[in-house]
Amino acid sequence: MTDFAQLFRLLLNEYGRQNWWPAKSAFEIMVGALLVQRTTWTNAAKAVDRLTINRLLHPARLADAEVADVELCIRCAGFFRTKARRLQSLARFVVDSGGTDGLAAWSADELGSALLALPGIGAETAAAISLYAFDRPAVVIDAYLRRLVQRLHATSQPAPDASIGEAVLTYISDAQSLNEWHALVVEHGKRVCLPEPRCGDCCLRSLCQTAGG
DNA sequence: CACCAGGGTGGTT
DNA sequence: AACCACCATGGT
Repeated sequence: MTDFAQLFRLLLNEYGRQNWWPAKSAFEIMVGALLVQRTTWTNAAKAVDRLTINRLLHPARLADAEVADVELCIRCAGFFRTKARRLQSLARFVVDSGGTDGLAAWSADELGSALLALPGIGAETAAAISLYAFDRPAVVIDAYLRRLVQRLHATSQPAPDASIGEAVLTYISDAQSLNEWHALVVEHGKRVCLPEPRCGDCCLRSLCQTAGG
């Protein structure tokens, strides 16, 4: 399996520290993680700004708001009708859990399971929230990481998420490092790994079996 | 105009 | 279990 520690060093050397997640509160990170699904961060950030301006970036106020008001704030983030309802489910969950301070006391397993049970929160979003909002050592497995692993191995079939997660944890296990690791994977992916691979001249070419192609 | 963006869900085979 | 359509706006 890939030496993710070496990958990590190469990416860090190329791009520097990313200092994710840009947010003022744990709740803002949770909201941002849901809004950024299948869209760009700039559009998700605009939606977060609108929620803030309209005093909705707060668990109880978001949970109790009119869904139409939420929809209006987040329209620019796409899938606004479904995301509005999912945001309110998330907000209700936070309120019922004693706020983000209450959630911070939960074990990593309890937190991850509860998040996964919420509508609109799958494995990736649950991991992102666990890692970036609550500093838990979760591996965020997204499209960038899947493609990165696939191209490094030059395999026709993608590796299962579970095996990717285990392999990453073997080399990168603490929350601080996993935080920086995922940010670097995204930054690298946005620049050279999507949609057409340009592995031939990227900073990972020494490890990439598809270099040049 | 086509295609893509830091997914998740429900239905079909 | 592996597909598939769908959700929807904004940028290139």
